[in-house]
Amino acid sequence: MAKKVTLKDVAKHAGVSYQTVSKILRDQIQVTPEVRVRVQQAVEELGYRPNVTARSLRTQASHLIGYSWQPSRQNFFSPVLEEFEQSVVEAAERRGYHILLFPQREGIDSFKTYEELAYTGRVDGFILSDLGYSDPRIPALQALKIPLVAFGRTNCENRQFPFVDVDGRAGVRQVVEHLLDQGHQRIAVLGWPEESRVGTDRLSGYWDGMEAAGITVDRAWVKRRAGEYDYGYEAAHELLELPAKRCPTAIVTVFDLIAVGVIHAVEAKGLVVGHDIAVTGFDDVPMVPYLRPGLTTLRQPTWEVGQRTINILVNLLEGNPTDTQQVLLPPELIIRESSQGYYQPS
Amino acid sequence: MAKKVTLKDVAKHAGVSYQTVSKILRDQIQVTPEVRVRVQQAVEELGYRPNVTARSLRTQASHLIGYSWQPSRQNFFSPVLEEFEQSVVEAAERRGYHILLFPQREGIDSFKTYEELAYTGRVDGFILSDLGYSDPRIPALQALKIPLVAFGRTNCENRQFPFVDVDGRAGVRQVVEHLLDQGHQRIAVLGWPEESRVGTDRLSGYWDGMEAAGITVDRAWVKRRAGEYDYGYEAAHELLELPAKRCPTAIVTVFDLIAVGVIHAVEAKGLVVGHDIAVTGFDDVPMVPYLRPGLTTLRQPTWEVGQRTINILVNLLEGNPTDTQQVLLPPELIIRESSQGYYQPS
DNA sequence: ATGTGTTAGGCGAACGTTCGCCTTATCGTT
DNA sequence: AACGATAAGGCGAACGTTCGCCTAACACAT
Repeated sequence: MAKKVTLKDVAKHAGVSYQTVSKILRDQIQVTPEVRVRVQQAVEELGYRPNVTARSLRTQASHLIGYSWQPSRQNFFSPVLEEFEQSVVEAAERRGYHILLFPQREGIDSFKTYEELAYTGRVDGFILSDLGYSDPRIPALQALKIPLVAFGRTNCENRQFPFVDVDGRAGVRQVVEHLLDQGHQRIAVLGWPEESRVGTDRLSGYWDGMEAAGITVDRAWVKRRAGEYDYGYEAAHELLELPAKRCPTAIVTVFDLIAVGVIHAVEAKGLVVGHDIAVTGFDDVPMVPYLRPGLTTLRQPTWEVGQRTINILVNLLEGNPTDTQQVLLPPELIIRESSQGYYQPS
Repeated sequence: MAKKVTLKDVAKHAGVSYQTVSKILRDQIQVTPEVRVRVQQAVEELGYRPNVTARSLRTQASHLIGYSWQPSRQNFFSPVLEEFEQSVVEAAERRGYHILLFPQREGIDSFKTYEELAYTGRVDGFILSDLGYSDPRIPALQALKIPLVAFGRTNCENRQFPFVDVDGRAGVRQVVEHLLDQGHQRIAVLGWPEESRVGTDRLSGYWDGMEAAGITVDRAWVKRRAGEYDYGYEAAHELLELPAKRCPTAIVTVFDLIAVGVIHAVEAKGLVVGHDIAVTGFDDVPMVPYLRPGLTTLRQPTWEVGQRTINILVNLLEGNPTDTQQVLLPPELIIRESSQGYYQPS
């Protein structure tokens, strides 16, 4: 590192006290134009940059925001989180904050993680994503009185905390209604097990839609299992082997990759997706636009989630009057060929 | 934020001087067992955590590493960088460092970015990715004597700097040799324009392979254009319209998405990928495993790149004797169906 | 008794800021 | 001529550490 230029150096060079330099640079004081110019020149010449560490120590604010999430397994992708991260970084930067990464590796000594999170003074606040049911990070941070905003909800019933989330339930309901509009009646759904909060949320949108339409749901149409591509592939095979009268004409899934598995299974059976059977996904992952046929899916307003999250947090940090602290955003239904064949109900 | 517990609080509670507490906690001093226990109990009871900001100020080391990259456009994916980031974060954490994000938005006031980078004392060193030709960040950081390690090379001829990179040239050469082994002779290549450093690097592997095999390359086989899916789709159409004698039997691309475009174009022409024509990609992006037919491609050892990058940087920061500071890793050839039809040369 | 070495722990200073109070000079007013 | 108000800028202290040096106490050998 280069020899540091400090306030004192600048002050000496400009012939004033270093505290005065500090104040001039932050516009906290009135000085004669002449002095101001002298100081600015000195700053320029010496290439002075304030030392953020010292500033943080003094002001008790690091202007750093911690971001804690669960890194995906290697070579496995979570594009939603990728975009969320981008958005958060961008929004934070615009408000004068930077993002510090705190991956939350599952299993591995989660105690140590809280140590990390607690690390005094390192960050002013936290953004959490990948919330689990009753996520332990929330009480931990709240005990330390560190402000936080979460991407997603959790089931800490008795705890209030600010969050931004996407309304998966409303989204899936919208999908179901779209399929009903197309004439479908026997609609199946591939969900995730109960342990998955988002999975459960999305699945309930299916029930909402079916119930509202007054359709009695065949138990065989509803599957709840962990997995992605393979799950979709296998489950679709099972569904398609149901007797003709019970065989679904549409398959709703809670994740695009499951839908891809379904599509491949459908095609392996010699059926045409979008014509013989409709398939839908969730997330609009980056590979989807390159899929044929195009996959009807729900796109999360990820960018906006990130922006809102940071806004809430920064308002919290800076003590601004903040509007609502719990935001639920609707996903956007993207209709493509996979749900658009002119299907004729039998 | 909760009321801070400082060394002085602990000291008072344990009945020693606060400096002694500091030394005990860092094992810098010998004390009677009795005192040690008293101090540890006080730490426990009060829930003391060292204030990293103060520590940084004193030791002149933040144990923070800046990571600067070019965020992809929205809803556009760069899975390689995603995995790189993960790897970097993980490796850094293991050595006691954290990662601070410094996105480098193109165009937008790049001057301000350097201000940011220069921000005194905030970070101990930098990791750069997405190097451009003669990347301006490198001289900027070197002028400030801030250690850096890059993912990728650049053409700052006269500058030496540590980097880790993937040998795209050797990779593509390997692909070409693989195709030659399959009996292909008329091999086309879809590259990127000269402005792209990686594109140029990868393209040269094509020339290497063809030259070594003694094949005269038809100028029409080599395309250099910016783009991805659409580029592949259009370029493939052009290639397939060449007269039979000059029409390529294999198309090498410098990126998987280009290859996906090619595949779709080939299929649109009624040809069978892997049988009538071979196609290869680069990167093994996450969607590739779900493609049919499977795409032959080159996988970057992204995880290892991240690990090596951090190791070099941390060694630099801590003044450890470091072995080599310029590392070139070979990508791994993944052979799938798209290049495996039994093609019979005409 | 005196000197010498070792051990346990205290103490002052420094890292580079920001903050609040204080001083001095200038000017206008009564 | 004396007073007060305002403007310009200085000064000491503090944020919570770490670091190097110092001291007191004790043990041991002379």
